[in-house]
Amino acid sequence: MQNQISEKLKGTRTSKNRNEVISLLQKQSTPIAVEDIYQKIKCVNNKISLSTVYRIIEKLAALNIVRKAAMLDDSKALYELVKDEQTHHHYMICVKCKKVIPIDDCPVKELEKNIAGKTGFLITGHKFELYGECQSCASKHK
Amino acid sequence: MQNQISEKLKGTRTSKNRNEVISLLQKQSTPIAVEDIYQKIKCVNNKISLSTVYRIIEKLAALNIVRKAAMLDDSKALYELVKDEQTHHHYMICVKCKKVIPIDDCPVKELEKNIAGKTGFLITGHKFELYGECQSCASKHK
DNA sequence: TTGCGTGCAAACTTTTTGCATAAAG
DNA sequence: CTTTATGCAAAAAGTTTGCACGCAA
Repeated sequence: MQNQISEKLKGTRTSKNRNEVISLLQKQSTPIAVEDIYQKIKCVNNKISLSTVYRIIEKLAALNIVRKAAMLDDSKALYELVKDEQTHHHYMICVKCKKVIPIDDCPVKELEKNIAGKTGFLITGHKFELYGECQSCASKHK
Repeated sequence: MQNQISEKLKGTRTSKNRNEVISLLQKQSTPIAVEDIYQKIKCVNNKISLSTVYRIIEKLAALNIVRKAAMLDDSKALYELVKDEQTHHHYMICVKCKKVIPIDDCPVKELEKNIAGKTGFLITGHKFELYGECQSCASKHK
């Protein structure tokens, strides 16, 4: 487990289920739904329950270890690990094939500074997502 | 009703309920939940039903007249009118008082061009939201 | 031993659907 | 007249909660 996470978990009680949730999240490259976390862990440990996963996620969110990631299909909440500023992610979401493509670096920082200066808002986070068609979907109707 | 909207509605069947939903949306400066649309229209027309509002919103979304706006509290979906590129809005959301503050202009366009060039993604839309503390909340703990 | 974590089932909230009727074109 | 929109109630989908028991510290 990453140092950063262990640090945030200091003083909390460990559990097998929680460790499984965290290590699963660390393997994800894009946000994942609670139900999907549940299903994947169930393959290995088939007595875990969905509500337990919800409760674990709720606590990890309170500890700022995971966060909700708002995505195109908002029917289920999607979660991702909170990464440090150098590695946090934004996504391009293809409206045709629903592919989610990470954007390598965060292009928002300068904008933030700019806007913070103008407005006096103390900015602590942001959401930035692009929608459109990925290269392969776009090429199909040319 | 705006020209732009009438244009998109061309060829569809009108209804009192739909008109009420659209004109209510036009009065909103920030995204609104389906339930809230329902409640407000019910004051004027108390036999409208919630499922009707859901169905109207669903159709307006398919016509690209409204869109889901992802916000801080994702338990209910929030909707807003699709504005043309010159007037679409982004928001700063205060995590303390939940105030939603529109950002005057869209600072994302240059970023988009940049990223589209690098990746071949055909960008058709974006979501950009800032979180933090508004001036008055920030000043309280100084 | 004490209190937090867990599984299960039931409750709750938000959204969708089926069906009979009403209204629009 | 034909098709789409509507109201109501019921179902679905996602999430939260109550309770009794188990496990970490």
